[in-house]
Order: sequence, then structure tokens, then C-alpha cells
Amino acid sequence: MSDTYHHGNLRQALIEAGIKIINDIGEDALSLRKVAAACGVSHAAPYAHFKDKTELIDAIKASVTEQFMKELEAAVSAAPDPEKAIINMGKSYVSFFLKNPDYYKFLFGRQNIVAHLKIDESRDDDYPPFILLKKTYLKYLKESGIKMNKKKQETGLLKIWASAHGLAAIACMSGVVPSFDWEKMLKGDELLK
Amino acid sequence: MSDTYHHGNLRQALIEAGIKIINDIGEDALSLRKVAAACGVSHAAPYAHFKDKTELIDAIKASVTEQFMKELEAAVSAAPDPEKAIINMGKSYVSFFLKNPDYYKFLFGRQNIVAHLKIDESRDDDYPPFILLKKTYLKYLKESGIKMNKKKQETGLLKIWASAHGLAAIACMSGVVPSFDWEKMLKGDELLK
DNA sequence: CCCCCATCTTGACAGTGTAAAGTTATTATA
DNA sequence: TATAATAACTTTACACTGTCAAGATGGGGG
Repeated sequence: MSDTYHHGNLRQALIEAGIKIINDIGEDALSLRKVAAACGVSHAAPYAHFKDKTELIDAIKASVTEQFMKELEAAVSAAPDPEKAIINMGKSYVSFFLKNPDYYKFLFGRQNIVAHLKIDESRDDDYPPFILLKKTYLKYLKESGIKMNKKKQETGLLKIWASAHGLAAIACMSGVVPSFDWEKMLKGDELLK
Repeated sequence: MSDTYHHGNLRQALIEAGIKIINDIGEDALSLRKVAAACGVSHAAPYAHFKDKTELIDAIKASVTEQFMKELEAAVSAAPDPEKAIINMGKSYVSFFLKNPDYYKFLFGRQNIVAHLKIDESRDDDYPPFILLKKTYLKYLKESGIKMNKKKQETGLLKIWASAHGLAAIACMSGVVPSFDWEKMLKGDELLK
């Protein structure tokens, strides 16, 4: 149980070294050998604690998720009532990853999407499905005669996109086909009318 | 312009071979050398068309995104009015990735999340933030005295989660901090009251 | 005290991305 | 048409990676 890992807590040290490398250089640069070297240990030493590279990575992910959970739980606890709890949790959920986008990319992916959320700003390199959504949404507002200020328009657009993208994420990542009522999503939402 | 790539269309052939490998074996198994071999070409040949491995991957992603866009545009075109267009597009957005989850993982990440969307089913290996959300949501329903059937409860839960997760995805991937009104999300939504 | 076994080291191997230099074929030019 | 230029491709080489097998080491239980 000493602080030096030599016959101590190499496993935990490897996890922490891995997190540090991801934050400093990025996930792509994370290699078993670098993690081992960062712990002052030979390149095959990790195999005493993890059968795979993926097993190390999974352990790192579990560690980051634990940290994520602590913040979410704090947000829920700080709320006076359940409604505020959900709101707080939603905020925390997003702000955690905003504080460290490296973690989001590490946990869920790497891709960098370009998209201008402002209604009247668009560029050619915006993510094409988003451009299409924006155009369709603006046409919807126009033809249905719905009047709202730009801010609200942008919130509505973001909500649709976030729901669609989040839904796709959940569906693919969980392997479950969620039943989702898009009609209700539009018609039952004050933001969109 | 012949159909054999020897001094022809190697670039396109590499992209297609890459897509095939991703579908057949998975993204992790995709290597420049395998792609080159699949085109019957030496392992350094791709460097005449792509400066990097990432440049090849980006080209593959662009190709998949193009295919994605075609389906979305078809969904929009098939709709009789803009409202239906948005609904259709939302459905298509999700169903495209459901049809080939490999593409979602390839474009946006790899992580497999476990989560049981059913209100009364839960397991220990469910994604912890989701477990917390479900508990908080159920408490919210109980304390606010809101009555709805299970189906509607599940839809509401899914909507909150998809919005939060999708929002985090968009925020981190676009690098833009979107302003989002969580209060309005809850209170302005028919699904949640 | 000694042996066991988890822990760690050493050495090896195939596979990877990428750079440099050489070869070939196509196209442009004169 | 002959030749020069250039894009496409090959060969060779190198550092780095994950993983395995075999050996060293050293601390705890018999």
C-alpha cells in the first residue's frame, strides 16, 4: 500500500496517467507504452493488471464517468424540488462536457461538427444535415405563420436538432430502437409554436 | 478514365474499399495498408491522393455524410408541408443510423452505452447518469402529481435525455456554447405535464 | 526458512503510419 | 513525333504500436 507502485498500486497509477495523457495530448496519442513509461514501468507491466489495451481504456472511461456522476449528483442534491433537479441535471450534463470537451470526445467520439446555430449565419462548411434542417425549419415557421423572435427561433431549432442527434446517439449506442413521437414533439411544444 | 485504377480512379476506389472494410470488420481494423491492399496497390500508393490517414478517413466520412444527406433530402421532399418535413427529417435522421449503426460509430464515436428506457426495467450496468436521470424524473412525476401512462412517461424521459445528450454532443462537437432554456424545455412541453 | 505467485522485466514479432528515393506511365510541349 | 515534365505508383526503411512468451524478483503464507 505504499505510494510507490513497485508492488503497490500500479493499476490506479496507470488509470491516472492515462487520463493525464488524454488531457495533455489527446486520446489518439494514448498508447500502452506511454502510459507504462509515465509510471516508470516497463512496457509490458500493464498486462499484469489489464488483459487488453481496451480494458485499460474502459477503466479510464469508468473513472471519468464516476467523476461525471459526482457532478450530476451534486446538481440534483442542490435542487429544492424534483422539477428543479431535472433542470439542474440537464444543465450539469452539458456543462460538464463543456468544461472538458476532451472527456466528451473520449467517452463518446471524436468527430468535430461545424454548425452555426444563429438563424441568419450560415457557412458552406456547416454540417450538411444541419443546413437542411435549418432551411426546413425556417420554411416551417414562414408557412405556418408562426411569429417569434430570433432567440426563440434559435432555441427551437437547437431543440429539434439536439433531440434528433441525441436520439440517434442513444439508439445506436444502446442498440435499442426507442419509440419516439415526432408529431407530439412538434405539436406539444411551446417552443415551436 | 479507365475502370482499372492503374493510373485511373484510385482515389475513389480507396474510399469505397475503406467503407467496405468499416462495414465488414469495423473501423478499428481500418488501416491504410489494408485499404491499399484491397485495391491491389502498394501500401504507400494512397499517399499520392491523401496526405494523411486522417485525410482518407475524412474523405470516407464525407462520402457517408453525402449518402446520409440524400436520405434526409428525400424525406423532406416527400413531405406535403414544412411541418411534416421536419417530422420526416427527424425520423429519417434517426432511422438512417439505425439502419447502419456502424456509420454512427464511424462518424461520431464508438462508445456503447447500456440503458433500459422502460420505466420499470433497470439494471446495474445501465449508464449511471441515465439511472440518476430516471430516478429524478420519476420523483418529479410523483411529487408534482402529474399523471400519465407508462408510454408517455417513457417518451418524456427519452426526450429529456436525448435533448441533454444531443446538446452535449453539439456543444462539444461544434465548440459553440449553445444557450438553451431548460426551464422552458420542461414547462413548455406537453409531454412533461 | 522456503516456496509460491503476483508483479514486473526483457526480448521478440507482426502490423502500423509515414518519409525518402527510385520507377513508370501519361500528358504536355516543342 | 520525340522529348521533357509530371503525376501515379513501388520499394525500402524506420520508429512506434499491441501483444506474447520466458525469465527475474521479491514479499507473504505454509
